[in-house]
Amino acid sequence: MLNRTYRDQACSIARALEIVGERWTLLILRDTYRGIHRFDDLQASLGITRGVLTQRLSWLVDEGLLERRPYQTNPERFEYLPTTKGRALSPVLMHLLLWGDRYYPSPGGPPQIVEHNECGGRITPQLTCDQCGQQLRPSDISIRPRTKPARSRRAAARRADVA
Amino acid sequence: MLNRTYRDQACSIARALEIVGERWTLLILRDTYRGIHRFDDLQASLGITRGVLTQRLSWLVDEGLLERRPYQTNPERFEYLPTTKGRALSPVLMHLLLWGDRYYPSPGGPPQIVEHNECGGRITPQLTCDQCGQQLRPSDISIRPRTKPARSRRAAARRADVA
DNA sequence: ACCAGCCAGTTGCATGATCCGACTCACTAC
DNA sequence: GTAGTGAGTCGGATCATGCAACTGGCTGGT
Repeated sequence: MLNRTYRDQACSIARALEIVGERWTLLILRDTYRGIHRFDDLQASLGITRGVLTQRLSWLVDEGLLERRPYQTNPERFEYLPTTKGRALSPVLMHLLLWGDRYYPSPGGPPQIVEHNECGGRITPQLTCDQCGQQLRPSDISIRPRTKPARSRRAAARRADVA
Repeated sequence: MLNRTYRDQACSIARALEIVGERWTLLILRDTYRGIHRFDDLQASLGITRGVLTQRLSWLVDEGLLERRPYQTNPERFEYLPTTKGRALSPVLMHLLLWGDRYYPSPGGPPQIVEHNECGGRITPQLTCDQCGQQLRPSDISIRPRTKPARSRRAAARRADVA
């Protein structure tokens, strides 16, 4: 399963990627968001191998991203539903979708749209500073090791060994 | 390289995942955001195989996410810098980081923080509706095929070519 | 001149993951 | 009893990855 643990990396991104950085995980989640919950439907929709799908599903259930729930007995049949933890990844999907639309546009416009349920408005991902409220571009931001409360940006640049 | 093309999936998420859904891509990008730009530094920081790193870097350069730039001649040596397109993925990283912090917390609190360069404020990625300006939670949002407003599960399963 | 070291790779083999397609098994509907 | 459905399992071939050693320019020290 290539269950790689990015050893030595005390980084939440790395930990998140142990799950998400797997080719099928996000696609499976996407489908469960869209209402595809059953084994054969997922298999057909994704074009994934049955064996790999079995593995991924049970792994995602173990990790608490999906819930495996019987929807009938005799014979027992199951469906897979995203949990809160699983749904918490949807912003990641949104950003990916918007990024894909921007840099790999489909000929006839985006085949899917992301919209606000209530008013039907489109959504654009924004980064906003919690403190000053400014709208930020990616370059206005840095990821820093937390070691010190210091706000010296130079120190952050100088050091990466803690990360 | 596992350069899988999720055939039949006219979906921006799938297209984005052809790049991002690869175990190392996002970690490499993260490091370039943090100021790690050189081959050996990346290799040491990531624990990735040299061969795989070579492959990934040149692929990311081909895809326009990184720029390969000589920083000296004699001997020629190169560094890898994120392009605008590459930086545009940083919100994805932010979300992953926050998701990792929330569901796989480190014992002593998050080892890294995301902050605004200018004022040092923390950043929480948000999804905002372009139309009504409301802050949205994952459940306020849906991803819809653009063609038709509704589809039964069976129809969706039957057809992935629209998706 | 010689050796050590740095940097950015390349090469080769063993291992492990993935794909493909066929098979199972329980049950239902005709 | 024959066909169909849903959720898997199994086996062989292929592909990607990990590991570790090697190359090849160049610098700097002695």
